[in-house]
Amino acid sequence: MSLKHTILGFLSWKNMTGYEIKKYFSQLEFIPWQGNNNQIYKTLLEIEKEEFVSKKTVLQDNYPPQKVYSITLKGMIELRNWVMSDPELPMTKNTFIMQLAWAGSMDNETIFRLIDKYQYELQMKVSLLSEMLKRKTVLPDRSQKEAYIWEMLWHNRINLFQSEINWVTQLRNGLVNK
Amino acid sequence: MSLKHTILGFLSWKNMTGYEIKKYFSQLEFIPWQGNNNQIYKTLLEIEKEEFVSKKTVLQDNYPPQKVYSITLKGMIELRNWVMSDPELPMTKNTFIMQLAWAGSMDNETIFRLIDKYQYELQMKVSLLSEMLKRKTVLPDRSQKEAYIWEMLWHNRINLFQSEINWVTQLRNGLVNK
DNA sequence: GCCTGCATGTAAGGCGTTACATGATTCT
DNA sequence: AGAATCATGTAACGCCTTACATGCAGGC
Repeated sequence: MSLKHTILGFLSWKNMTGYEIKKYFSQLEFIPWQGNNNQIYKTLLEIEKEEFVSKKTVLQDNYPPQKVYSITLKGMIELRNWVMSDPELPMTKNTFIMQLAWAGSMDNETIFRLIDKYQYELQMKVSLLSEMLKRKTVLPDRSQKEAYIWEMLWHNRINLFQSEINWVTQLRNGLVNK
Repeated sequence: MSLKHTILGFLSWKNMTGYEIKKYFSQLEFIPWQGNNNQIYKTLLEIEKEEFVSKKTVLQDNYPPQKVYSITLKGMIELRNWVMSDPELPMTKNTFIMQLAWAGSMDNETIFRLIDKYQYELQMKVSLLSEMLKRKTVLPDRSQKEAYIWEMLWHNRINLFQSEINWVTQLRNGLVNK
């Protein structure tokens, strides 16, 4: 589980409440978790117990009290070790290709309808991601290097969907005379 | 959950035992489930209850009895409907890019070590997948069209990892002067 | 003697999701 | 009047994984 380390990452950037972390999770496409309440608040309690973070309760008027978390030295070391640990290969769950796997006995018209829908969705996603990158809503840029890396994280997503579009185009062309 | 439909897909190809289905799951890289006992045998019971499949117990000497499943007409219709249903976008879980996200404050030597390891693993994967495609161990090819589609399924995986390699190469080059 | 293949299943637990719960304020 | 924002949390459930369990046959 590296959800824990992703949260530590955000807290290494700046102090935050669970609510704020949750917002980042939903805004950043490349995070593989949705960042729902259960995940965030449970994990925060857990890493507090492990002494990777500490919290301060801040009272506000007109709004409910906040629990502001900050990373400890122990947490920084944990994060650093994880960042440098051996990377895993990405895992993809693509149900479309499982649909395709059993579409071989259908007529081309039906298959093309399926393919075109998929391609359209992919195209929409690429447009959306490109928009998000342009706006550069959220990115830690404590240094030129970090800003560059975060830009590349967005490009990673875009490239991935773009290469899927290329593949599906090739697939479609190949099917024409089959 | 489309694990169910993936199993139905295999049974639309030919009659099989749970054990055999399990083998296909582990051999086919593009299936997003591992196909462990719990998944397969539980799902088989479930789709039997739904009357998508029927089973026959076949006794063998020297080996334990087999439960051979075959798809029903109801199951074929269910499969067909699923195949033609609106496709979802692929979901990717890439922990490497989360590691990268918090690597911005490290020196390039450290980052390059991480990147190079990732790139190496990706390269290994591409080689392995290419080998598997060459050998064409498993593929239903009831028609020219189906054989083409299944070849393209392998290419989908290969392309995906290849485009990740391209991205990571670009990333590395961009980091040199940062 | 030990591992692998054949063949079926169960148990336990982790991870992730949706939905529920509260309660004030501010925007439409 | 109703929805959204701020802010925290809990409950229930489903999916998926690892590990456990059995037992015979054949190869090294």
